[in-house]
Order: sequence, then C-alpha cells, then structure tokens
Amino acid sequence: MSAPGSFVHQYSLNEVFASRLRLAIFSERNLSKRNSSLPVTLLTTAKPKDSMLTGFGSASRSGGLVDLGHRATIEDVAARAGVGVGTVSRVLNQQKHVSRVMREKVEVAIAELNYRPSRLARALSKGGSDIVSIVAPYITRPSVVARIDSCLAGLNRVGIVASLFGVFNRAQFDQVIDTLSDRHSTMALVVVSIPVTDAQARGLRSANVNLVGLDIDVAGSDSVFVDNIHGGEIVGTHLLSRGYHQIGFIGDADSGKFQFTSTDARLCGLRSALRQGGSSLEIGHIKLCEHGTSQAKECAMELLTSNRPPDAIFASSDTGALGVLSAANELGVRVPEDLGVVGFDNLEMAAVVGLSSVLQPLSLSGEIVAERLIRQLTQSDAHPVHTMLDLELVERTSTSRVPNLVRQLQPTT
Amino acid sequence: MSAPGSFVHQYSLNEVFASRLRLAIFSERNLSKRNSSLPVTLLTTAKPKDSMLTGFGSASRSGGLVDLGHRATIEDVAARAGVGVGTVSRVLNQQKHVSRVMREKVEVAIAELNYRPSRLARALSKGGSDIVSIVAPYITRPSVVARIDSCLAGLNRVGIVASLFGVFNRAQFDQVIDTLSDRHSTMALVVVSIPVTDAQARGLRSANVNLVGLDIDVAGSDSVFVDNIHGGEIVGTHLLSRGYHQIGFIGDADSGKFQFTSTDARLCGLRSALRQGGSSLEIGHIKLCEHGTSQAKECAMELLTSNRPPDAIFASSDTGALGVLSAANELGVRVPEDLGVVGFDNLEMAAVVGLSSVLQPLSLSGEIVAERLIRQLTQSDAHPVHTMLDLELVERTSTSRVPNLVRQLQPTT
DNA sequence: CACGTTTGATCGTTACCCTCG
DNA sequence: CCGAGGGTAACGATCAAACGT
Repeated sequence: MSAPGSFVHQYSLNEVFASRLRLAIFSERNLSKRNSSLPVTLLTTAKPKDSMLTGFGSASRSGGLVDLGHRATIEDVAARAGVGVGTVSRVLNQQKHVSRVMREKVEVAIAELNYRPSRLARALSKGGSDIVSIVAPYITRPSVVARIDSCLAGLNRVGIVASLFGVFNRAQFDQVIDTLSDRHSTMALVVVSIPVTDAQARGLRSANVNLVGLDIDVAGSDSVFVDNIHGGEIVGTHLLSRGYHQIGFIGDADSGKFQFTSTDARLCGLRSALRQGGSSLEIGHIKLCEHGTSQAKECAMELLTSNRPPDAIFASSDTGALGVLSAANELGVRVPEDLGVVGFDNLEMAAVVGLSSVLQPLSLSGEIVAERLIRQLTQSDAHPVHTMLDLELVERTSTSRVPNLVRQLQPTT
Repeated sequence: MSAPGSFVHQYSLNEVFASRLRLAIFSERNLSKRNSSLPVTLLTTAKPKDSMLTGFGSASRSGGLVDLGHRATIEDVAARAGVGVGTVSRVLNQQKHVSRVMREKVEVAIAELNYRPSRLARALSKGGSDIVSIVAPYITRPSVVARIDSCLAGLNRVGIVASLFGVFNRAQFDQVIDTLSDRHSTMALVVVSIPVTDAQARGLRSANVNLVGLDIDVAGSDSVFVDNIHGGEIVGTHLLSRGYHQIGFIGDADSGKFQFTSTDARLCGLRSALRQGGSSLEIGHIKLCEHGTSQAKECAMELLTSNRPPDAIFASSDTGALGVLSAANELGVRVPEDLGVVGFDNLEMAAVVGLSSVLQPLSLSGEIVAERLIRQLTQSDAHPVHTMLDLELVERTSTSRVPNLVRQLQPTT
C-alpha cells in the first residue's frame, strides 16, 4: 500500500508553495483585518478531518464499486481484469487486436474500480495534451464574455471543454503564454483581444499548439476580428447625417496595459469620417478614461459642462455610453434633441435604454473561432484564414431627432 | 534527434480526436452554411506552413539563446551544464546540497536554452499539480464574473494563475468535477454557485484537491455564501413599508438545470415577510423565466397588463429588473408612483437607472474565497470555515414614492 | 502467418540511494 | 561521517516490438 505516502505529498507540495506565498501572509492579514469591520459572520468552524486523512473506510459505498483507497490506475485495472496494461490501453483507445471477451473483462474492471485514465500521464506519453485553452483580459466586460461564452458553447457542442485564463496585464499574459508554450500543456489556444507577438506565435507553433485569434489578427494563424476604423467611420457619418457637428469622443485609456488598439482605431475612423464630412474633432472633445460606466459619466460631465459642449458623444463602448446618458439625464440635457449618443457593441442593455450602437457580432465571432479551431484539429493541412466581420450601426432613439421614431425600442438582434 | 518524430504526434493526436469529432462535421457544415448568408468577409487564405513543420532554422534568433529544435528538457540542461539531472532538479527546487559553482552553471544553461520545466511531468512525478481551478456556470452574468474576477485577482496577488471552466449544465459540471478528481489535475478547486454532491466532495478530497464553495455551502469544506432567504425578506419588508401591497415576483426558471436554489430561497423569504406583514403573494403574481432582461420584460408585460396588476415587482436579479423598468416605461406605468421595482445584486447599472437593489458583496466574496484557498494551501491543518455574508438593501428611486426624486433615464415621451 | 497478449522503452520530473572526496 | 553530486527507480499512461498460440 503506497497510499499513506501519497498523502504526505500534499504537505511537501504546500511547503514548496509556501515560499512563493510569503506575500500572502500580509495580504491575508490585511484582508482579515478589513473583514472585521465588514458584514461578515462566521457560522461554524467544526468538522473533524480524520476522514480526510484516511479516505479508506467503508469499501463499497455505492453499487458494486471497489475502493482501493486511491484512484485506480491502469495497472489496477489490468490486475483486476487479469490482463496486461497494454491490453487495457488498447481497450481505452478503441484499438484493434482485442478479443471480445477480454474487452468485456476490462470494461467490467474499469467500471468496478471507477477508473479514469490520467490525462496528465496520457499527455506526457503522447507528447501532447487534449486541452483547449482560452486566454482573455477583462472577463468582467460583457463584450469579452459574450465572445468567450459563444466560443465555449461552440467547442462544447463537439465535446471539448476549454479552460479559460483571465489575465490582468501584459506581464501575466506573457507568463501564461510562456507556460502554454509547452507541447504538454495545451492542444490549442484562443487568444482574445490581446496582440500576440511574433515570438510568442512562433513559440506556440513549435510546441504544436494551434493558435486562433479572437478580436485580434494574428499573422500566420486563424483569426476573427472586426474593422474598428470602419466602425468609427460609420458612427461619424451617421452623426453628421443627423445634423450633429460638435462631436465628442470618450474612449478607454487602458490601451497601454495590454496594447489594445480598438479605441485608437475607432477614434481614427471617427476623425476620418468627420474630415470627409467637412467637420473635425476638437482636441478638447476627446476624453480617455478607465473602462466603466461611472468613469465615462465623469468624462461626459466634464464635456457637457465645458464652455463648448459637444452636441453628440461617441463612447467606444455601450458601458461608457450608459454613463453618458446618465450624465445627460442628471444635467437636464435632452437626448437626442440636445445631445446625440452612440455606443459600441450593441449589448442587450442598449436596446432597453434606446441607445444607438455599433453592432459587432460578438457571439458569431466566438462561434467562428470555435469552428476554425475544430477544423484545425481535424484537418492538419488547413491553411490559416483571417476572417473580418462587418460592423453595422443600430439606430435607436439616442440619435434620432425625429420624435415619432422614439417608440422604436425593439432592436434587430 | 527525435524532433521530426515529435511533429508526427500532432497528427496522430488529431486522429484520435477525429473519432470524438464526428458530430463536428455536421455542426461545422451548418455553421459555414449559415455564414454564407451573414456579413462575413474572407480576407486572405495564404501562408505556407513549411516553417511550422521544420521549426529548426535560424539557430539563434535572439541574444545568446540556443535552439535545439524542440523545447529543452531537464536532460538538455544537465548535458549543457555538464552535470546530472538530479542536480538540475535540485537547483530548480531550491534544494540543498548544491554548490554555488554548480548552481550558477546550471542557471546559465537554463537561461541559454530558455528551459522551462514541464508542469505535467512535474505533477506526474510529485503526485499532485500546482494548478488552481475554478468551475462556474453562466460566465456571461455580471454577478458571476464579478465574483470570479475578484477571486482571480486575490489569487493573482500571490502569483497563482487559476484556470476557469465555464459549464453549461449539470452533466458538464459533473464531467469537469470527475476530470478534476484526479490527484494530478489540480491542487485546489473553487466551485461557484453549483451545489456539490457529497460524493463529489469525497472524490475531490481523496484526490487531495482543496475545495472551496463560492456562493454555495459545501459540507466539510470552506465556503462563502449569502442568506438568500433573508434577502427575500428584506425586500418584502421594504416594499410593505413603502405602501406597496400587491407584490409580484420574477425569478429565474432555469434552477433545475444546475439545481440552483437562490431564486427559490428569495421567493421563500419574500413570502415569509409578506405573511408577517399581513399580506400575501398571489400565485398569478409569480413568474419564472429564463434569466435575462428581455425575458423578464415579457413577464413584466404580462403581469402589468393582467386584470390584477401588482403595484410592485421584485426581480431576483438586476438584469431582470431592468426588463421590468423597460416594460413599465413602455406601458406608461410610472415608477415608483404606480409600480415599485426592486432588483438583486446591486450591479453598477442599478445606480445609473435608480434601481433599488439588494447588495450582495460580490467581489468581497471572491476575495474571501481566494484568502481561504491560500490559507488552505499554506496551512495543511486548517479547519473548514463557512462564511456567510450579510445582505443589505440599497434604496433608490425605483421604490421611492416621492415624485420629484423620480429620474427617468429611459427614452420616454 | 494471422491474432491476441505481454513486455519493455519512452515521455520529463522528482525522490531516493549510492558513491566519492 | 558529512556534504556534493551521479545514477536510477518511480509517476501513469502509450506504443512498438516480441511473443505465444
């Protein structure tokens, strides 16, 4: 019985970790100090943990299951079925050269022991894992999770469960990519919104990791993205056509953190459309702030209370546009009469509050990525495809100066 | 050189996968069929993939890096440093019995080869991995991602990068838990909102996986959650105190999918508060629908256009409450004069639209879970702690009957 | 020579047991 | 006899080659 030893591993592993966790002691203390002044109630602190340490007792808890005290290995199965491990492996991998009798014997043993092959050992042996990973920033943002969710759903449809890494900055992103650039770690990788360097792409390729870009273009790999410059142009053209001329812009300032390009691109497009329309964008009418409703609201407040307030504001996200609407409402500025407002992403909430917004096919983008990924995994000779999705302005009341159109609340999803 | 062979692995691996992907062919075809009628533009379909197959070329791309053609192993490092693998391992794990000279030699070799130990091989050898996993449903919901995000942030602070599994139903959840119930797969696991069965908890424990419940209570494990019944009570009491008596309820109907309990609990609390206040909840005033703004809006429409419309509606989420507000607005029902509206979660958007809502400390819950987890990993003798966080009603205009406080953000006439 | 089965090498690390100064 | 380092079984699987019938 090697089980007792296996429990010791837990401790040694923790000790290894302890060195990396020295920081934790502090943040932990701070946290618990904070907690004491917060609405936290400790209910119980009980439970003996003997059962955790033994784990043996009551051999057959349910059905005909046999409890070995540790997770069954292929060897346990082989022993119980009275065959060699190779035979079990062949059964597992649906290979030939296994007689009906043996196969059944093995299957019975597998069921009895509740055996599951270790993905780790399998990956190590095969020289590649069967895991699909997704790396994404800002998983709290609706536009990001909408993409991820539909991508997950698409992968799920064929039985793939992907694991998601949410990163907070470039350094962390780089670290995750580095970890994943290992033939054993992952079979495929979807990177959302964060630009991938050539070196990183090369590293992944040489580790046989299939890379797909979602909301970014990656040279030499599949990718699905939109033309943000064009998105800005659409907005500019639309606002001009509605008779707005003093256009303001509120965008995300955190571009440097991940080297995002979407805000810049949209601003660039807006500028170009205004220029073409004989208008222009005043420096004072451009505000950059952290992504968020309240942050955008502040910016809008500044713009609207300035000497030369704009008569329309383009927020580079619906989340921000909501802040603009809120600011206008608070200041008594009428939308759309005194102020036109346009957002980006066309989230569900845009329809609810009557916000004009640029529709980018978020869930479609995720689906296509899933599709591309599946194709890469099935067809090894697939060439990289760069897919650009079109953008489209969904016009609602926030830019409509015609009163009788105000009732138009239902969008074209 | 074993490199050429390693590339072949890719293909064989794909073939193994192909059998599981038979379904994919169909969904793929369907998808691409659909695409043809959608705004999709294919830009390029080029790029030779020779470089992918060789991976050797240009030996030293940057600095003094040496390219072996394959990811360096501990053996490569040992060879280059002129030592045995054991020594390299000792250096890597900060162990004793390594002289200064040797350590430096090894470190140089590691740098030159850009060597990273394989987590897989390490986990297999040590009998346990150093990965932290999170399993959660509905990652598109703000309340869920808010929790996850703060938990990730807390873990990140001490250098832990967790991987997140988004699941779509019970079966998938069970599958993920089963996969993770392997001593090699993960060191710790956070389960969000989905009830964990005793058998699952036992399985995880016997695999030495530290389990923490977030938004659920797990017997025998750390967990952080709220008292949803009390949440319902708070709302009921508040509405009664504002003079609302015909209370309606709109909740999520998908409870069965994951066996969620929060909607039921909140309804139960609401009922009990009304009963105590001498009122009651009419059967016809209870609506259950899929989670979402538009779905809740439909339910609200039905309620408000019925023979006996309620004078207040409690939606079990802010997302739903937004739909209620939208419905009221569309029907010309004044909020809060004719209709009181209360939501749950107190998302940022609640403040923007003046929605009264029950504040549950979403990000705090994630932080505490991170803290508990770190404690478990550092102190092996920690007892399980069940933490219940308090709820609190944030009162805004949607339940305030003083007319001049009413703010109307929606595009009303 | 088919077919079924066992055996041993391999994947990259760690842990343990040696052997030297 | 101790401290520094070298070999070599594990870990749990896959796969090819050898082996009986």
